[in-house]
Amino acid sequence: MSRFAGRTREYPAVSIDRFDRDNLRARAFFLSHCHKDHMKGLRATALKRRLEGSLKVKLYCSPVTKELLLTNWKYKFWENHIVALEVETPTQISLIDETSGEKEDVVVTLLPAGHCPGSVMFLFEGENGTVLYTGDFRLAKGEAARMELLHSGTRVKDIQSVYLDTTFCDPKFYHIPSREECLNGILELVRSWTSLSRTHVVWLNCKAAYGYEYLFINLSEELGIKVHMNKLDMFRNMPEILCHVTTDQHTQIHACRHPRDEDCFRGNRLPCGMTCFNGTPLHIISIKPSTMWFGERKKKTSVIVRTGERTYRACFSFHSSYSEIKDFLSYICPVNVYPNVLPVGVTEDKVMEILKPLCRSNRRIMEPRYKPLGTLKRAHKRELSDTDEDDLFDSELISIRPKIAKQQGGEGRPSSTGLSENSEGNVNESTGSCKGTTTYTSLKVDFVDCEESNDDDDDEDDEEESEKNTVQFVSREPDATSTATFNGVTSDQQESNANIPCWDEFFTVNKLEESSENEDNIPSSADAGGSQSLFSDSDGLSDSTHISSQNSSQSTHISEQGSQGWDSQMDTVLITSQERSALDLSRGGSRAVAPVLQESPKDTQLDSSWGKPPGQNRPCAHDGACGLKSKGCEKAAEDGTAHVQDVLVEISDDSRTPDLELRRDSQSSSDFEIPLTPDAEAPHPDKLHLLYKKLAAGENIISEKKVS
DNA sequence: GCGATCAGTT
DNA sequence: CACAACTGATCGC
Repeated sequence: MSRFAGRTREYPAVSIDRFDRDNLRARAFFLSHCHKDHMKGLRATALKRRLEGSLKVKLYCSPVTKELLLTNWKYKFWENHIVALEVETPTQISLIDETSGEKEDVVVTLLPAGHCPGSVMFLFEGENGTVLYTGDFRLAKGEAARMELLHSGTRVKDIQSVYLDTTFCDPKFYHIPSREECLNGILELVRSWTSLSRTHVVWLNCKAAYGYEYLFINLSEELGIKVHMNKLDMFRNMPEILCHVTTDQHTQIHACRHPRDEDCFRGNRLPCGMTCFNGTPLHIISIKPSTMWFGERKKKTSVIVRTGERTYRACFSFHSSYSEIKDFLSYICPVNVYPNVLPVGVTEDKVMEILKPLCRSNRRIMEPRYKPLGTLKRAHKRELSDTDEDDLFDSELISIRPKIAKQQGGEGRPSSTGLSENSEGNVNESTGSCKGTTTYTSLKVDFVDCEESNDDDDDEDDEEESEKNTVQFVSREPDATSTATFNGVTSDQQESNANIPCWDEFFTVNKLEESSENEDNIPSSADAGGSQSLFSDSDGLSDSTHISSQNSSQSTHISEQGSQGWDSQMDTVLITSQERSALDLSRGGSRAVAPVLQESPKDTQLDSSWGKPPGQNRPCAHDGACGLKSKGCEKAAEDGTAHVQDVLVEISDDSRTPDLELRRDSQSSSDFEIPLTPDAEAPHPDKLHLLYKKLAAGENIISEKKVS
C-alpha cells in the first residue's frame, strides 16, 4: 500500500494520489490510476467543497483513468474538474494560487506504467528540477530505456528525485516471471481445460480491481472465448477491451464475482449462478492470479501451481520485481529516491540501503575518492553533491539549478516519503553498507509456491490430498552458486547501464565474493562485484538467462526448494525453461505425461498480450490500458523470443482433473536486450580490466571510452 | 446515518 | 508470501 502522503518535496503545490488533509490545498491534483489506495479522499465532502470553491483546481490523469473514474457514479461530481492528458505528451500546466495569484509553471508528462488500464507515471519538469512519481508500476527490464520522454537527446534526463513504487523492493522478490510467461501459462491451462468439452469452464478468481484486462483480452483472442464479467460499462468506450468481455454467462471463461464466490465455486457453481450447460453440469476449475516470486538463485518453477483438485494458482503481478525495480532506478539514476511503499516486514532504512547505491549522490559514498569514475558512466552534468544524506535536496539541488528554498517546510510532511534517510537512520546495522544487506538472505525463503502444493496447509482444504499429485515444480538448480549472482542483478544492471563499467566492483570484489552466498541484495554494485564472474562468464551459462533476455526464460522452471523436491508426487509438472533442459528431465515423477497440446501458436502473441491487442491498434486507450507500449512488444516479436514451445498436458484420470504439465520455453521473453545507452558499446572485459588498472594507477583514460 | 479506521478475510 | 477489496465492528461528527 502506498504510504506516499501526496506531495513531492520539489512541487508541493500539486498533490498526487492523495486527496485528504493538507492535500486539499493543492493547486492541482493528479491521479496515477484507479485503485482505491491511490484515491484516498477523492470523494470526500471536504474535497467536494474544495472544488465548489474553485474555478481552477483540476484533477489530471490519463484518458483511460478519467473514463474509469467517471463511470463510477460516486465520482461523477468530478466531471467538470477532470482534465485528461494524453500519454507521452508533455503538457504545461500553470499552478495558480487562487488567493495570492502566485503562479508556477510545470511541464508534466504521463508515461505508461504497466500496472493497470490507464496507469501512468508523472514526470514533472520545472524550476525545482525534474521529478518522476511512478505511482504503481510494472515495467520489464529495459523498459525505461525505451521511453523517449525520459530522455533528452540520447541521454536520460537529469532527474532530481524519483518517488518510487517499492512494493517488491526486497531481495526475496528478486524475480517475478514476466507477463508473457504468466500469460502463457494461464493460456495453456485454460486452453487445455476448455477444449475438453463445452461444459468445461474456467473461473478466473480475480480481485475486484483493474489490472486483469490484458489477461482477458489475450485469452479471448487466443481461444476465441469471451470472458464473462458482472458489468462492463466502464469499458464502453474502450473497444479493444469491450470486444473480449461479455455479460453473457454462456461462455467458458468467467471472471464474474459474487460476495460468496468461493462458496459458489465449492458448490460447483459459478459466481454468476451458472451450474450447467444445456442440462449438463459444468466442470469448473478456478484459477487464482497471485504473485509468485523467486529469489535470485531459485528462479525456476512453474507459473501455474495446482492447489487443489479443481483449483490452480497462476502467477500474476501488477508490480515490478526487485530486479526490475533496480534496473529501472539504476537507469534513471536520480539524485534522490523516495520509496512510496514499504514491503511488509521491511524498514525504510533497509529499502534505502538498496536504493541509494543506485542514485547519483550515493555512488560517491561507495567510492568517495574516485569521483572521476563517475564521469565515466554518464556524461551528465552531475554535480557532486555530497551530502548524501540529509539534505537531499537542498544542497544538491541548489547547486544544480536555482531552486526554491521554500519547501523545506514542506518536507514537513515527510511522513510520506521518508526521507530522512539517514537522518534517523539507524542505519547501521550493517555498517558496511553492502554487506549489510546481505543479510536479507533469507534466501531460502524465497520460494513460495511449492509449499502449497505439498502441504497445502492453507488454502483449500478440501482437495488437498488429491493435489498432492499435482503440484510441482521444484527443482533446483545445481550450480547456482556463483553464477547466480552474476546473472542476477548484475547483469541486469549492467545491461541497463549500457555496460558501464563498474568501478566499485572492481575494487570491492573480494569482499563481495565472500558474501556471495547471499548476494542478492547486495547493492548493485556489489553484484557487479561478482562481475568477475562476469568476465569469466563461464558459469554464466548455467543460467543463461541473463544474457539475453532473460527473464523470461527463467521463469518457469523449477524451483529448487530443497525441501521436497520433486519426488513428491507430482504428476503434473511443468517446467519450462531451458534451463530445464539442462536438467535432466528424468524426474521421478510418477506418471507419464502425455503431450496433449501441440504447440501453441508460436508467435502469436504474447506480445500482444499486453499491449495492444494486435488487431487493433487503436492508439487510445490502450496504451494506457495496457500499460506497455507497443514498442516493446514489437521488439519482442522481432527478437522472436517469445514463444511457447510446447505444452504437455497430462490428464490424469478422468478428464476432470487435468494435471497439466506445461513446458515452456524459456525463451519467451519478456525482455529483450536493449542497449540502454544508445551509443555505448559493450566494454570488452579485457579492456575493462585495463581501464580499471589505469584508473587505479591514476592514469588518464578518458579518451577511450566515453560513454555517451 | 455517513464516513473514517481497523481487523479479519479473500 | 502479496495485492486490492470487501466485510464488519467501532468511533466520531
